[in-house]
Amino acid sequence: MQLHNTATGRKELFVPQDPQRITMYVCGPTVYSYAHIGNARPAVVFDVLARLLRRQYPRVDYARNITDIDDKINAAAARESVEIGVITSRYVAAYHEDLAALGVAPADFEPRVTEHIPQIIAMIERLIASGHAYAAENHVLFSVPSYPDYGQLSRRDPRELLAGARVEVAPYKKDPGDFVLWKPSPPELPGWDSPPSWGCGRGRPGWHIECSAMAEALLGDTIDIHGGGHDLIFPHHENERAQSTCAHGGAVFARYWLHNGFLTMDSEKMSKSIGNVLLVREILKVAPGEAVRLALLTGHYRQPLDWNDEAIADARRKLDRLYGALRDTADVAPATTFKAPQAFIAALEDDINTPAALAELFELARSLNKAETVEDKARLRAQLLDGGELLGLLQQDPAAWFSHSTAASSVSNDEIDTLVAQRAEAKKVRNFAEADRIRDALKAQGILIEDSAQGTRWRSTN
RNA sequence: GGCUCGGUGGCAGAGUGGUGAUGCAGGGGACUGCAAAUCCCCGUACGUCGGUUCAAUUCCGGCCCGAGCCUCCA
Repeated sequence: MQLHNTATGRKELFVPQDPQRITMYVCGPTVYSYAHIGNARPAVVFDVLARLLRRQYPRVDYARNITDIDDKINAAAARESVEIGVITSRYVAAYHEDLAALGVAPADFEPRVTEHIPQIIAMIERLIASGHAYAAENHVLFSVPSYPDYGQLSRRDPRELLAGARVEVAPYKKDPGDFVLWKPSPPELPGWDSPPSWGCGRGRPGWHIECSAMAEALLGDTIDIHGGGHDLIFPHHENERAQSTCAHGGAVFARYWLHNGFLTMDSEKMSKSIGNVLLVREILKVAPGEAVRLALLTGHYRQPLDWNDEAIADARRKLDRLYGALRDTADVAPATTFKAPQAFIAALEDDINTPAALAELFELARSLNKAETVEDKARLRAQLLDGGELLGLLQQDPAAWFSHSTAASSVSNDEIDTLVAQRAEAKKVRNFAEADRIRDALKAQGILIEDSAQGTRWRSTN
């Protein structure tokens, strides 16, 4: 398998540190509100990677964290006058619902910051002891000059960062590039006592140290794959790398860094100031989760992806085609000894090339539509279903896909069946005008009628 | 200003130093009462200017345009 490594800027052969246990860490959400469609992209992309790895290695330990202590969480809790746990548990639940709707399998570990405070404190202690961190004015800061490799991941020169810095440098920083590992919490906000030797009192961890500590706790000093959004390369991942490497005596932190490209809304950056933030749960009201997932896999994960109405409509039509082939051969049981073809696997192994993999799926669908023997159908069905499983698609009953209705439908399935039966009667007596009238009436409700050799069937376009 | 990543046919989107993926849309045909679905066939493409090469959309360089990052951000 080849993976594009941000650290080197090129595709590299993936060689696990221990083939018996693959370790992967992906930065998850800060749970202060509902997930937007941009948040969903890394979850889906790395879900596909996890599925592929699980096929190829006996054990995959995949951790995707939850950041459940943060300024924005505090602010949300203050607005509602509740404990932060009320806020975080609400949005963790919502996150799980959204991911489930998108067919994202649970990660093996979902560590939360508030459950790893001792590990975080211990890591900070080690950084202080080794001269890579220092306490100042109730903060503990990482000393960037103590780590000469700083900036290598994001290809930034620490000295030039200062020129572009758009935030005022706090006076207690020894070096302007130093970043916070621990910061004070006032009494009214959540916090934990820090070791007396720091002289910092009550506080809470900085953002970057959380991921370093949780990755270490669950996956070890050196992990195989670290993933996240492109925007996290700097400063988040650069800082994680600095902390972990220094806390581990120079051991490599992540051997392969993977970053997904950004998602734009109608070619514009998604941001609250523009007001074009689209929540996953809003999209799910008007489109099936599976179509959302396919839309996210339509482009290569490292490319920018533009989200618009046409993108989701396109994904639905693609699924119509794939499920159509499965529906039309539903009488044949898949020959499950057959797995996804090599060309499909090769596409995914080529830096998770989902567009190329999808193209193979469409080739299979065409072959399946043309297949004449039961043997061919059984094999092609199995191959198509297996490829779909790796992408997290095509796992529902085709009939369910075609009868789906995300919006409140004005006609019930029973009513549709009744009308279809009436139309069949009309056709039988060659009353085509009546038959067409019924068909047009259903079409107006978003129900498309299709006559086939096996009888009439219908599907919803809502 | 620095650093990344892009500009492919009507749209989306892979890929490749030389026989032009894939899906949607479009044209023609088969099938159908008519449709739909399905199958067969068919256009239209690689931002721009140079360079390397027998040959470049593919490699190199300049330019133009776009997206992201530069200490909240997937």
